[in-house]
Amino acid sequence: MKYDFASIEPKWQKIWEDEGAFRAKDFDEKPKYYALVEFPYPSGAGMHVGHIKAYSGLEVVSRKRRMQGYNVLFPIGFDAYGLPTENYAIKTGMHPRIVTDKNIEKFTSQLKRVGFSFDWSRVIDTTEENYYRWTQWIFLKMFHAGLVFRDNALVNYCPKCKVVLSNEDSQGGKCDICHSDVVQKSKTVWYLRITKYAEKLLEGLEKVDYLPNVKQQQVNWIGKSTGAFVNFKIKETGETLRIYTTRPDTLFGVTFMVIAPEHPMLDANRDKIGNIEALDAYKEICAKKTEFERTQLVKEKTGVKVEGLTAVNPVSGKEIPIFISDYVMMGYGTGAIMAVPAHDERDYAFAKKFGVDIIPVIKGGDIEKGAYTGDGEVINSDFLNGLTNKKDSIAKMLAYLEEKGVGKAGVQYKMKDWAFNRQRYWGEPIPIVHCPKCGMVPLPYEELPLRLPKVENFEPGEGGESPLAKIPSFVNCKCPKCGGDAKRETDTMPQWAGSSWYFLRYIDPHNDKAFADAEKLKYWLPVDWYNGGMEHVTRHMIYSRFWHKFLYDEGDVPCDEPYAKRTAQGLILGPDGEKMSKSKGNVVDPNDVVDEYGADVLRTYVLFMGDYASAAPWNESSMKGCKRFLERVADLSDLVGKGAPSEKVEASLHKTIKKVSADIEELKFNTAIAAMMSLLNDIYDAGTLTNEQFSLIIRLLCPFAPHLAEELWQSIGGKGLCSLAAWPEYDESKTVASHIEVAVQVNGKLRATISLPANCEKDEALDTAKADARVLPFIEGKTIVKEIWVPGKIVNLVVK
RNA sequence: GCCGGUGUGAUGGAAUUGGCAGACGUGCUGGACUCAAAAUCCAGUGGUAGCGAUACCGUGUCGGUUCGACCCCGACCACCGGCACCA
Repeated sequence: MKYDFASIEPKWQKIWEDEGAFRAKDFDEKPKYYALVEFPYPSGAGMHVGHIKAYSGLEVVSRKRRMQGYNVLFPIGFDAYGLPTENYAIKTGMHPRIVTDKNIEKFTSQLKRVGFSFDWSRVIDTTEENYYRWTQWIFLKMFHAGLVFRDNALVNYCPKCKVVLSNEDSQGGKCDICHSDVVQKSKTVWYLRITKYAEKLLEGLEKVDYLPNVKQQQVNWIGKSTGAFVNFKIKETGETLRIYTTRPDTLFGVTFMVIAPEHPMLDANRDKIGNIEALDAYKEICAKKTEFERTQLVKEKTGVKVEGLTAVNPVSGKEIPIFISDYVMMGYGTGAIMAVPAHDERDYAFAKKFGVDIIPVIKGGDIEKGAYTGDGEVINSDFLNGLTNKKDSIAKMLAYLEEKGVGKAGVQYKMKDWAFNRQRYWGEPIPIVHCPKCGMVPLPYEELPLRLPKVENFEPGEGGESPLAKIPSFVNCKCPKCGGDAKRETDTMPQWAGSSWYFLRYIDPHNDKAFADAEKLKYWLPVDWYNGGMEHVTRHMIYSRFWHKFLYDEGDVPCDEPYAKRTAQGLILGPDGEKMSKSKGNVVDPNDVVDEYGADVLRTYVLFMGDYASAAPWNESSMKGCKRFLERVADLSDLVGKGAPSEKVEASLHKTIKKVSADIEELKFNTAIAAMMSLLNDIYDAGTLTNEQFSLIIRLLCPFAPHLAEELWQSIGGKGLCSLAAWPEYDESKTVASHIEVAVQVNGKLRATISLPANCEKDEALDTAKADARVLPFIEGKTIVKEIWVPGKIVNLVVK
């Protein structure tokens, strides 16, 4: 058959769409399977081939599952709120709504051209009213549950985007959107209390099937540490200075305290502090430093002694000085530490610079040279002296602290509460009203959605004020509680809000009574397999697991973990081996590839180009191999019925079915396709193929190159759509050959391969091996000291 | 610094997890077809030596375990990803 992709691909895409071939059926009695891929942000540039690779993995899995008789939900949608669209709107004067609609249209047509088997009846758009009303609804639920709060705090602020960023969005001290340096700024902003779920998020990881590195990254991000909170008295005021430490066993070695420059104790005692001006000046310098500068100067410790306040060690009664330094962060622990310079590198560097005492309390180091962080016998520590096990000394110290009421065991997490706001236009409005009498008042649920008003000017105000603040008709409102004049919140939600629950909406996308019907949720959840990018494991994944766990606690979803399994694909790099980007001019447009090679070649190539989980550079000439492969499949029709059926082809076919079936489950598409190519080589060698064999091959190919498969299926008179035909079964007995090739080694070195019956016994194998002409020269005149026989694989003769 | 990962021909990558290293694809070389090119088909293609059968060497480096190591263990080197003054 001539392989005319340009005519067959649109033809089958239309038939699939007309017949609703890939619609998921709620409550169907077939077993359900929910496969999820990360929905795209519809940017103006359109999709690039990286998107195609990201979706092709579970596309193949979904198609295989359908053929295996599952009721498959494989949805797609658009995560359309976000800054790039808004920035584009500012530049061009086009409204973000119009820009978004255009981009979605473009993405949709690109996706359809590739022939993905998405359920197009369930498409969602996070910026649509009947979607974001439920985003707001969940926010209100969180508000009522006490998980939403406002706080004046040091926040990550991007001066270029004029927007407050969450911790997750400013990883590495760079703005996630424009990559400029993030600065610290004091501002009153919205937070979601994700830290309340830190332990649950950590525990939940134990029962899900995530890639090990995905799991590890989340564990690190949550960053649990166990230690103790200890109260130090301030001699002059009688106040308590509370610190967190992981090493309460070194309490006798504390020679000074360090508190964060922003620690509230300073302002509370301005009159008692002798050098408050110097402290203020230091604090100011720190605030101006970018995150980058703060971490660049790691070696050089800075700080100022707090004159007029002295801390008292609760176990030794010793009086010790207090310093402020920016190596202690207000955002972790209590913003104050006990410094043990003998056993902590940072404390040691600080002590050396400021001339503070260094008292060793664990044997093993040399305080002249540096801090000793290893284990050893406890010394200089009163009742702990002589203990050699860290666990024991920590336990003993904790017991003592508890008994005295000056400390107790505690847990800390690196994860911080989620700064949940953007001072921009293109996002979900936060459904809260500020009333002069009643304070913060949530909108009643019935008033949702709180619509995003139309505006002319999307520019954010100087100092990070939302564009919504400039619209009196939006801002001025009545208090839902007392009916008096009030003002609306003008911040919008961050980009990650809509994507935190989108997988739930696919289950019931048109429901206007609830975010999704409870029975439908019960039928479809959890997501059986979720695939996406590594860049989302510490943001989107954590956020959405948090929302889901909250909804579970509220009784709104039937399971506590949303994703049963999570994998990740690797990037497609440009032909130059660099990451694809517009500025480098190395982006490959899938439309161009479809035009020249067809969707089936594109699909096959993105899966064949390398290990699915690793990055691999685009290589057009390598793609030609996939084109040849599909052409050779199309040409198989010429061989059908020619000559006598070949036993070799039959064996090779059944082995291939087995391998392809197994490889798909492990995302090893490259070897699955290689196996099919190999099968083709065998068939062309044999020059013959039966009708039945051809039918199996077509179905085996279908998940990868469905258009060609449908065309061939039709040509052999297959019933219905190939996409819904039965997945090929292999016959185990046919995959086992009657005789096998066995390697013969002498002293571990390969000397020959011999052909043996498949069920050959040890004696027979050894005899055949020893008699082989290629083996004889290596054993003649020597003693065989050991004979190894690995059935079906190898003979190894050890000679002396 | 900490955590995770990777290292294999000219090249993208395979290797049933300790059992024939280099599957499959690309590229390259030679040949067929063609006036010619493209496409297609056939043969070859890790290195060294040899006309040859064959021999020796070969999975980042060095060492170890084993009848046998790309695979396991120890030390080191290089690169990639994540976190990072986290107390």
